[in-house]
Amino acid sequence: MPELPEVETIVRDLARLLPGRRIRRVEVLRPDLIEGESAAEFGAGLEGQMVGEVTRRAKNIVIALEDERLVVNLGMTGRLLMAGAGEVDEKHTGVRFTLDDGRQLVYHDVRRFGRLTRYSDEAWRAWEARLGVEPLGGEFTSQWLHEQAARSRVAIKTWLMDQRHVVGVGNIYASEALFRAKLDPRRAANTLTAPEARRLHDAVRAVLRDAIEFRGTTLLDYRDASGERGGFAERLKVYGRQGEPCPVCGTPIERIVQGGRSTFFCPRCQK
DNA sequence: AACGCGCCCTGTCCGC
DNA sequence: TGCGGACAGGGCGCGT
Repeated sequence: MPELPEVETIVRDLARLLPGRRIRRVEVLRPDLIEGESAAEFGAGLEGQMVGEVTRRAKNIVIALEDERLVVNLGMTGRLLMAGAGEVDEKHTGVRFTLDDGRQLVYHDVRRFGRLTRYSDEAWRAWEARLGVEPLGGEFTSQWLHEQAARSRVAIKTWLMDQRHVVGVGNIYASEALFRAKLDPRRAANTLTAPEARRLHDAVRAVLRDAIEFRGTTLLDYRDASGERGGFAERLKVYGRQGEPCPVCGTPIERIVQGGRSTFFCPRCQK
């Protein structure tokens, strides 16, 4: 569910609420969500620790602790909620953190594709190094995009979603960015010209920034830390809109499958 | 090495 | 009303 804008929205909210708080108690109700250690070790390792900065790397929520990090990946249906914020179906509560002020932070996940992992600083650096560049950061330039895409023959939509290249772009925003850039999602990555790479670069940043401004896209499951839905779904131009007229030219939007995932595009506007 | 595919899991919706 | 199949925002591991 959550791509960069959704994770960024949650992180910004939690960054105002968590730093300085101490974790008093950890209850793991779904041990399969914990990566790399037992639920008991996970809980014991976290209890008593003070929370530092809350940041985002790719689609991960990174919660700094005293000498390590708690990294939360939401998978498809994960939510990280301040308890009391909206009803939560207790059946799918995976982990409950009780803080020293009595408030609770709840990890909730219907499909349980999400993962919670404790990392030492060194382990985190090593893991994080395998991720690609941040699309809203300075390393992501149109020239970089052109050069890197030139090394791959996969479809540009599939290339965009590969987190080893650029992080944070998932199935929704890949379709949306390619529509804004007027590029056919089936084009091989290495066929992009420099002007096309620039259009795609600008489109990726624009769509992510717009989506952050509207607090992300809720199709079904996504909620922010307060349990609220994002506001960007109605502003999607092509995602989920097969058969509807292209907002630019009126041609019906098409749906195809690439790498097992749905892609939506305008067959007339996107070349 | 790069690439495509199946799988992890639960829920919902659609056609028969 | 029930049932099977397709599909859903992610990411990993496998085989080729």
